Formats: sequence, structure tokens, C-alpha cells
Amino acid sequence: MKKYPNPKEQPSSTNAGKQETDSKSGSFFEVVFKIVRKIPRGRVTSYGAIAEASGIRLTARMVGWAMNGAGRVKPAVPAHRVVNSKGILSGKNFFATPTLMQELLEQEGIIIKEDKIANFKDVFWDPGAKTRKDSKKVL
DNA sequence: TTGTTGACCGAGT
DNA sequence: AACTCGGCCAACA
Repeated sequence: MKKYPNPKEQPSSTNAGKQETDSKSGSFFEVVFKIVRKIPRGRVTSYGAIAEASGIRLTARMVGWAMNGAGRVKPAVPAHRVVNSKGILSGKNFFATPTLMQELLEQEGIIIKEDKIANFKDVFWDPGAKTRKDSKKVL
């Protein structure tokens, strides 16, 4: 993979400061990161769900693209809790080690089989549905 | 500026 | 069930 933009800095010097016309959303990276950081421990979500919860302006692809910078931001975004709609650890190859993502998830009590979450339906967390009390624990 | 590429998604073949 | 294709928006060559 090549280099990726950094949300903290202006990626393109040509249009530096141009896209920041609206400071309320900031970089779309931050929007994604903010949602990902809300993911409770032991839960996961999908790129599409994040894109939708972030405000439709983003697509699932953008979420994945944004996650590219997840490893270099300070608050440390739990990117390992983000999988695709099938519950497959599609981004495992982008971690320090291909097995790191799986180990982190297992560490949180998530069962993984063949690079995909076995109890995906149980541990799935919808970032948009905050109305839920989350009082029920899956563990 | 145009074109290609993505840690995706869902429908169609 | 496996594969292909279009679409979404942003970054890069």
C-alpha cells in the first residue's frame, strides 16, 4: 500500500485549506474515527454502518479508506472492531501483523473462525442506533 | 484534468 | 454458491 493522508495535516498542498470550508465536520477521517471509538468493547460494526451513521456523506469505501489513517492517529482508533458486512476481517492485512486484528477481537471475547466473526450477529453494534440502552451484555 | 483505485455493499448473472 | 459489475466519494498518478 502506498502512503495515506493524515487527517491532522493537510493532505494536498495544492488545495490546502480549501476543503475545510465547513469546520463542523472537520476531515471526514475524524467523523469516522469518532464513530469507531464509540464502539463498545467486545462489539464490532461494519463499514457500511459507519458510513451511514456518519451522515450518508460517506460511503463504505471511504470508511475503509479513512481507516488507513487510523493507525497513525493519537487516540488510537480500534480499527480491529470494524469489519465488513459479512463479518470478515477484511482489514487484517493492514495491521502490524495479519493476526493482530483477530487476537485483539478474541481478547474482547469475540469468536473468530477462518478470519471471520462466528457470532457476528451477536456482537454487531449499530453506531446509528444509540437509542439502545446497551444494558444487555452479550458476555 | 481525466482516469484508476480502494480495509465496501448489494444486486445481478 | 462463485463471480462480475455498478455505485458511492476521495486521494493519487
